[in-house]
Amino acid sequence: MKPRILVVDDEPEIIELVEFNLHQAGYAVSTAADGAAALKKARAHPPDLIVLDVMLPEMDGFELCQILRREAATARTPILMLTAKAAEIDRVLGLELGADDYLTKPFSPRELVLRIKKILARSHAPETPKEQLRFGDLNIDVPRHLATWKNKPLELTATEFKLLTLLAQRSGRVQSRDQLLRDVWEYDSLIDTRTVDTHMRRLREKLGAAAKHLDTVRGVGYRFVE
Amino acid sequence: MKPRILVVDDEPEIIELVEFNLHQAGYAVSTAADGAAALKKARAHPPDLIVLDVMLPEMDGFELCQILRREAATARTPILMLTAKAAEIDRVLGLELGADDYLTKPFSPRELVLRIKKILARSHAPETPKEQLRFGDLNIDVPRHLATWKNKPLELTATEFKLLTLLAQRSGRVQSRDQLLRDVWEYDSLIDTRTVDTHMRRLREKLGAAAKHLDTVRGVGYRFVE
DNA sequence: CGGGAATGTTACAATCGTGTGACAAAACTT
DNA sequence: AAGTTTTGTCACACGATTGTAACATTCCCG
Repeated sequence: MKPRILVVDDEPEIIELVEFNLHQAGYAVSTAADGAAALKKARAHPPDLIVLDVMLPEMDGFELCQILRREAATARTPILMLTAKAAEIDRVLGLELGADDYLTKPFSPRELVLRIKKILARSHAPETPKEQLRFGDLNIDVPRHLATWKNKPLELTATEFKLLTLLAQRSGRVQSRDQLLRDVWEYDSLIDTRTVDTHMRRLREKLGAAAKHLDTVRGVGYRFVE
Repeated sequence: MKPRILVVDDEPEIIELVEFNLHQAGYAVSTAADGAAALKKARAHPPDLIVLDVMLPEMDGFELCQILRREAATARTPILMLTAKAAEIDRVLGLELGADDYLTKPFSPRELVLRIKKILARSHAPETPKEQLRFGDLNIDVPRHLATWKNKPLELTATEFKLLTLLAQRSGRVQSRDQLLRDVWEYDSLIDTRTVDTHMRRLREKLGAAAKHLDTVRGVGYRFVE
């Protein structure tokens, strides 16, 4: 059975070029010219992979990517982004968007096929977040909603706990304020990024000595260190 | 899937010779006898590589090369130039034209195939930015936003880190100041190109011995060497 | 060699990013 | 309904970072 690929782009020539080459390579291809159509198709019949142009009318590729990631049916569908600017790469591949690979336009159709093969080949290891996190004297029990320092419970509010958990689960990796806002406070919140700072401050205050785990990376965001 | 190669030359004997040898080597070949025909074919169905004679009737190879480089569909397609004069080499490979390699006539078909193989291998090298870059004692961890030299962390600012990462990811290839400004400083910032120099200096200072990886290419830009 | 252009260095002012404390709105609790 | 806790915003302070300009040096070409 052929793997099914959904191609989302608003330029007919690109669609045609990609469709032709993917067919040639043995994939079943469906297409969409804008975000809304893509969402509809993806929901109705989730494909095995999505090729997504960043530049789309109305809803852009970034937005669409985030929505797809949030929906159960497509949360794990590999996404290959087409982007014009190299500068966007960080965003595209980061946790914020979670695309699996990217190509900068203009790209060679051959290259595209190779990338797709590679993505489909590697089995997506389902990474389940841990329920119990230990870092020395700091312990976080996610289902119990309880964090302790030297076996003494820390009185954290809901937001603080979520923030700490998220950082700890992604231990080592820097999380931008935007990323944190999206993941801790739901995505559509119109909250100021400085709010994150305030919460980090409160968190640090309550953690006391354990605050050494919380690192500020100037110009980028925050990071949990072990 | 065979890589497709477009051969542009006005001499039928050469065309025939090249076509035969490339077929033999497992490539799909299409041909064009002049610039206009080549452009048409390249636009309609961009090949994976173009072999281009400098001497052509009407539109010469230089001109054609520039046009191909400007058009989205072919801007990244590798170009191998055939030239009669060794003196032209600088122009051919320079930034002005941006060909990927050249051969002086007369050339051996064997040599041609070897060059093509090499170019295609290079262009299909995974361009995906790695999350972890190692060059001897220098280590760059992108998601952690941490660069180390002999396992000791380097205290880089956000911009310095990005600059270093970008150069390292494009290791070996010269990056012009404009390019760096675009990619590190995001889009068309109104920043002076000399600013890049200053940042390179700061970066070198902080890198210490590791600064040997940062090469200045006079008149062009900077390059990361391994 | 010498002149000019490109790059390296240095210093400085402007800006930016973050921590901090205060405050009011919102959400719970009683 | 009053009180308490939680949460988001703001303004200020201060140091780190950054862009630029001015000067020094190096490189390339004849």
